[in-house]
Amino acid sequence: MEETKRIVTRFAPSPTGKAHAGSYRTAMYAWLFARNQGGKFILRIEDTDTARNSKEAQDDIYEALSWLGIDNDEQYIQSEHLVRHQELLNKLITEDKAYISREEAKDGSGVMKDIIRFRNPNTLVTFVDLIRGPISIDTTDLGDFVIARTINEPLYHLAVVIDDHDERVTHVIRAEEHIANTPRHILLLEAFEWDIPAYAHLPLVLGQDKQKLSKRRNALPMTDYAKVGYLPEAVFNCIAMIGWNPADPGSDQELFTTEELIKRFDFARMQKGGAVFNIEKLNWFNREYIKKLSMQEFWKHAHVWLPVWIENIPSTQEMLKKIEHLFRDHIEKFSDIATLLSADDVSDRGAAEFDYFFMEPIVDEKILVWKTLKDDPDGLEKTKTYLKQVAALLAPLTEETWNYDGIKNVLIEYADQEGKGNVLWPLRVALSGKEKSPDPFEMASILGKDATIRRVLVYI
RNA sequence: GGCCCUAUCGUCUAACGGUUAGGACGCCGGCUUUUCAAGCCGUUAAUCGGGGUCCGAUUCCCCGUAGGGUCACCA
Repeated sequence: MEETKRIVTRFAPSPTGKAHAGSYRTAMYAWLFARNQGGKFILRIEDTDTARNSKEAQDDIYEALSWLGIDNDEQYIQSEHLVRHQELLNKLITEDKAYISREEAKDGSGVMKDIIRFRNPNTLVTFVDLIRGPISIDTTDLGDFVIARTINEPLYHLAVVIDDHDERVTHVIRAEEHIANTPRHILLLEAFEWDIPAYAHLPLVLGQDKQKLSKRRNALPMTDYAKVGYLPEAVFNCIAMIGWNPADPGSDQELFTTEELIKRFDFARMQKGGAVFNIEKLNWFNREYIKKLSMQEFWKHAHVWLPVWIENIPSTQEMLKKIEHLFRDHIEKFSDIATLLSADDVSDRGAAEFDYFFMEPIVDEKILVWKTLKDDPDGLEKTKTYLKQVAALLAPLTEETWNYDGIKNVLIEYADQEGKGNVLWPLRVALSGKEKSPDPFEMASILGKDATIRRVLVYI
């Protein structure tokens, strides 16, 4: 009976620093492929480098994966397999496929120690990459490469091969930088007489500098995107499409749910060359996803970013609801809300764009006059006359008619008559205290009749 | 430098060997508008070079060139 082999993929990060978008795209593809195939996805923390591991980095990996919605079926910590690694290391030595070599330590201490080298058969290794096709590499250049620092300290090349085998990994999906390592792994696999898995080497995710994404040079940790209020669905969608196009041939679709990405996952439509990660595109994706959010979902994300002082202002919640659409228009990530409303420090109030919805604006006659009246010696007086008339026109409006269209209806004729800028600009400035703000009808309808008229009359 | 991989607008990409080489982001411009955004519309912009194969190459092959990756007792 032919048993159908269940697909098994894995993501095997080393916890030596907070991982970036490039690492997580690898995780996405391995996960997407496993889910697409009804297979298994394994998370394995590769912590053989005890000197560089950190608990913080490991937690960061769990956090990012969970945020992105990448769940796993099995989880391993590589260092817990040490006994198994030692056992197989000894087997290789016993079979003379590896040997102990007494050499001076590379750390500069001058100490002599026993390291384990693999007896390289110096063959030409060929494997078929799922993305690139056949790749052949002469392993002679590799020499007798080191597979363990000491008998008790196996190195990556040994550990990864053993763990992948023991965990029944069928598809090794990793970044292009590992192409050069694959011959070593295949040599080891052959020494153990184990099956060779399928390999897919992903094109690199590049920084603006066209170099491989690097945590210390050109990339942010993935968890930073979570921290500043990007939506995980947007990030997933965006990152997954760096180097892969899930759209139907001829289709221009760019927005895909994770379920769609699973359904469409295919190595055949993967790019071979590296691709630059573009934050502008991510921002666009995020805005698109913000647009789709329900009111409840929007505020669930947004409320985290509301400054402390805002809680103390009466009817704040009501006002926030009223200007929700303005937030949606102005932000590309949720932390931008904090900027729009100014920082936590009360002394910053007035500096931020949306402050005028929550406090009286700064009165400033210098910016009150529209540009065409700037040179008119009577410009300010005329402007005040317009404002007085605006207040008079608004006075009769009732609670029912105090809305965008109602306000516009009573003012627009007058504004047209006197010059739109002459009338509408000072009204908007009176309401906002700023040179930039939403339009005057919008402002007035949000602020309400009392506040609107009060703010206008301040100037008269 | 050796080995390996790759090559379409600035960026991400589309185009069973036959298209005016398409879309998105960004940029720029216009509309709208009192302003700034948003929105709508539009413009600019690419097949690295040279040889083949073919009636016909972005597409297949070769050679250059360029870029990237890797050459650890890291992963």
